[in-house]
Amino acid sequence: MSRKGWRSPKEVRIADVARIAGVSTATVSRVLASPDKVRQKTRDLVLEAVRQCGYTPNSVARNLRKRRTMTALVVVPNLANPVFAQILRGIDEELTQSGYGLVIGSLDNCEDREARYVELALSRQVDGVILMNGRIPEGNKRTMREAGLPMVAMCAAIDDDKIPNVVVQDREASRAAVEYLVQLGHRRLGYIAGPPSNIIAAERLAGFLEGIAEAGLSEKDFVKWDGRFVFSAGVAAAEAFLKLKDRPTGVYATSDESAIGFIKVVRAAGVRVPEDVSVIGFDGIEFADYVEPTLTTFRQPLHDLGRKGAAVLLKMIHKQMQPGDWNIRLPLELLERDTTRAIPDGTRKASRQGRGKPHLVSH
Amino acid sequence: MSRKGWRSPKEVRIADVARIAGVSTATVSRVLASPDKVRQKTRDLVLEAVRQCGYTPNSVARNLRKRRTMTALVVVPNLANPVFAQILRGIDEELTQSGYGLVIGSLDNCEDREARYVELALSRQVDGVILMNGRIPEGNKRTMREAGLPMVAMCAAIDDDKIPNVVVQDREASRAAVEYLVQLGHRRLGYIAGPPSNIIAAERLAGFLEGIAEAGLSEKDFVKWDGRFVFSAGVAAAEAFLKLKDRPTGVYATSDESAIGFIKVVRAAGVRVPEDVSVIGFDGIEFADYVEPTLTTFRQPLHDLGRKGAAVLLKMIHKQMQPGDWNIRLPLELLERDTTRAIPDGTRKASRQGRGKPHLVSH
DNA sequence: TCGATTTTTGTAATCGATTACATCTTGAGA
DNA sequence: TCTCAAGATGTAATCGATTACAAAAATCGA
Repeated sequence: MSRKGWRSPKEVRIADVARIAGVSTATVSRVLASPDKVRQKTRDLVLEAVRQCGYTPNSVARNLRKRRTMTALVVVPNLANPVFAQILRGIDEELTQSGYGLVIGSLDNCEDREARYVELALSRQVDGVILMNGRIPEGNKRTMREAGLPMVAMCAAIDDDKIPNVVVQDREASRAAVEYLVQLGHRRLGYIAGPPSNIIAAERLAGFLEGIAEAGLSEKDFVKWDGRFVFSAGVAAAEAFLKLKDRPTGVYATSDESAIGFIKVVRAAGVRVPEDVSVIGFDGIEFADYVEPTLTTFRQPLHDLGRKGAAVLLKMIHKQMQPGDWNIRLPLELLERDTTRAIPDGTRKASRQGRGKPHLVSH
Repeated sequence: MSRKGWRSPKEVRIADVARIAGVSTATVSRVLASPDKVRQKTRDLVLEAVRQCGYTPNSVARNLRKRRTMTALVVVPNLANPVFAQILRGIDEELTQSGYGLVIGSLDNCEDREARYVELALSRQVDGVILMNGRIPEGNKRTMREAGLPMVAMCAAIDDDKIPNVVVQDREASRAAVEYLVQLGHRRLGYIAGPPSNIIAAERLAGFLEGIAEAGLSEKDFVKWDGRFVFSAGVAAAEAFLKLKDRPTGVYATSDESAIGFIKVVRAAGVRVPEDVSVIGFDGIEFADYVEPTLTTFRQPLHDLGRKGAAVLLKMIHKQMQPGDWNIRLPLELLERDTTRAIPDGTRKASRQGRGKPHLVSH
């Protein structure tokens, strides 16, 4: 019961256990790491000693010796964004399953905080890094790569064949969003963009423009509003929308949040959704199903994305990369809900009416 | 340019730098840690060598030697919950400012994952722990406390005077919520509870019951629905609500998510909010302001809560705790928005009408 | 019972930094 | 120029585990 004469419990070392059990530190270490290499009797002796003084190995020392930390760093732009939160859950799950830990580095939209995380990685505190922010300065990226640090990019296709990519098919889904609206009979579209500097936003814009071209539409047939993937961007877009005389009948918002902001404001101004304007979002966050009317959107396979990303990182760490691992692009799923509908007298090509089964976007 | 003959860049050690600069490792270490103790000329020599071979100190080794990691662990029940996301931002900010890092341990609602995080802490990989989950098994808590690990509880008042508490005034705000509804003339109330096993939920329930008693109401005057702080709990409550013949006119949901779920379902059934039923939430998440109608709620000072919690942990780590630090309870702010209103012919005590200025709940 | 083999255990080097202490320089003042 | 304090640098111990290798003990067959 009493522990007099001992170090404070927080400072029990392997040597203390060894002394109590009457064996060497090597044996204690073995009991804990590979019990089958130690005779039963000795093992029991050691385990009893461990129990008695409440020993937990110091993993800082272990990490130093083993030259690895069993931990990965994930750099995200923003913790408050539910999209990242979901991806993180997937990552966490995959890593945990393999005995790895996770350090989350949130930039909180301050790009300069990145330096700290780069240092964390470079100083060997983690075994690998997953990048989810669109804009890692080239310098940092190169430094880390040269340091031989396993890395995975989950922001957007990075044109660097040393860094594997795990992303969703932003471009394809964007194109499909246009196609979907056009099929419903919409000929005049609105586009709520992401931040111009963001790689993902650029991908989605490219897809949108491809869709426009494929539908035989031109620049005159759509309005584009800049945004930042957030609620307020949708609000701003809606305000611009309301001022137009020739309003779009179909709006594609590149994030659910901005779609929700848009809908809220136009409805407050008496514009009905979907009767007067159809809106389709992007992300598939939970709240998209909570709002009224429920939001039609492309669902990102966030959880899966996270798991795949982490899986690739682990392969990278264990040097088991295979050809197919370098460029993974997951499909999105169209969730047809209540903010979109066909123009009654429109000249629709397809006859998909009302609620259909969600369909998968293929490459 | 060429690096032949060197270790791979990832393995540059302080000894390499020392050799190149022609000094001892001690000097290199000093240049990096306390430059003013080294002569200018030597310093330049060393810095040049550092630059030349791209040296970054191995912080695992440093942590071992210094017996501290400059990192704190935060255990949260769930990353996807925006409430925790906001608190985490506050924590992160405060820690970063003091040069500390942050490891987030998400339980993802699996309590058994906790063991892993306890081990992380016990194995000296972090200097302190912030607990945000309501149900840390006693055993684990005691183990960590006995290990002398600095800890802060941010879930609810833990009746352990060795662990400081940083929480919001759940009970008081709950009481105030009842008071508010009663003042608006509501005499028949609904209560959407949190999970019975959760400490915070228990606090809120206690506050609610206090409020009921203070208003001179009794058990017959309210209906209580169990929930889990989530959207679906609100949905379930609404379904129960709709079946009642004598429906409450004022509903207090102990989380915004459940309030939103409730509103969505009752409106779909033709019940108007706030005309037929007033709803007040709890949390003050962003989405509460995005839904239609905007949700009246008690806003938790999440960011501040996080900062304060981290600040207390840092004091604990640095052994600078002061009497007032052991029990911090932050007030909430009532955000009067569009889901609540006075019963027109009700017998209200106060005459607060429509939108007032948000008012602070004091102890 | 003896030696060979296998199994178990111990010794000591190692991971890569920091830092107390010792030693060597430098420069000011006599 | 010499002395001595202050300043700069080096030496080596240290943090706490793991593990290669050596040594000891157990096991087995003859």
